[in-house]
Amino acid sequence: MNEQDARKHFIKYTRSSGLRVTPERLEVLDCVLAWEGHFEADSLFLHLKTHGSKVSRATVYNTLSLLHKCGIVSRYRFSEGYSQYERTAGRPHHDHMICTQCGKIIEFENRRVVRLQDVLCTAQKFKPTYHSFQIFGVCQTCRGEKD
Amino acid sequence: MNEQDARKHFIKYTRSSGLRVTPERLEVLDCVLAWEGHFEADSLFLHLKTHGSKVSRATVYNTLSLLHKCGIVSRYRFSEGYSQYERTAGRPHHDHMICTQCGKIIEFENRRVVRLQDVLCTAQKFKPTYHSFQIFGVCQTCRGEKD
DNA sequence: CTCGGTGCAAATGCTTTGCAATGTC
DNA sequence: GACATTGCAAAGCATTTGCACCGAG
Repeated sequence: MNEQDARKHFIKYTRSSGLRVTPERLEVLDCVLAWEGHFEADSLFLHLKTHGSKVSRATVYNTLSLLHKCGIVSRYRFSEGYSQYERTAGRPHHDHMICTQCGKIIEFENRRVVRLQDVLCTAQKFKPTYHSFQIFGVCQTCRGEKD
Repeated sequence: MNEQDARKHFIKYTRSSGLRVTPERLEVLDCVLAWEGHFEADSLFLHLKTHGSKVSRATVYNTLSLLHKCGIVSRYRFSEGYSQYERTAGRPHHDHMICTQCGKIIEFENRRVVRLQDVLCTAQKFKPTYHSFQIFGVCQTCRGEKD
């Protein structure tokens, strides 16, 4: 799903849910689609604010939740206290390694994870919707190793 | 690690960290070790309170954090807003499937998960400390299926 | 026109903290 | 005895909500 598709998908999803497509929601959507990497709700809000947008914090949270529901962003809870988001549209599925020293996030593709998930869920007669696989540890840089 | 070992380990860890072994901390520890399954900090606090303990909420949170640091309890964030804990001592490592309809938690052993983690981390030159693998979906009962 | 959306600020709910009294080491 | 810990209530923090005005459909 590219940026254009994501926009169309969002509009379609919103309308078909009996919700309204407002300029504020589109502002948030565009900001999300342009954002590389992970971000927090408040960073997005501040970015919009410092770029002249009048969108309120409440609307940012509301819209992120909507974007999450329609699959355009993923939501994570790597650390205590706050959520991190990332655009899903136009990117392959993946999971994360989080360095507990510097906070760096390494992404890894999850074909094998999905395969394992399928095996595990079949065994438990559980119908999976999505998963969250996070590996915490120390990255190469923080260990100060050459290789 | 059984219950006795856990107690010893906790006392040793606490002392060697320059912290003090207080009756309140031991009360929380004992309650945790006796608790089957997952629990929230506040449930533990209320349980202690209704059983005559004078331990405060602050101490419960403080001690759970300490128990987490020394590896006696695991801490999860399955849903928004609050943490869930479970005793680690004396139990095999495992991961979780969470039913998004009824909240039921299914545990599954994670030998394969650990193996996969090792392969992935080697590829990224990342030194894993621990992982969190959660599968969200719908359980058999909620799907209303016989098998 | 009708409702859902918006901004604002106040509220929420879990968790942490400040402080004076207490008790461990 | 020194100083970490305790209980209490108040503060913090990310997120949500109530309400009066606004505007999409």
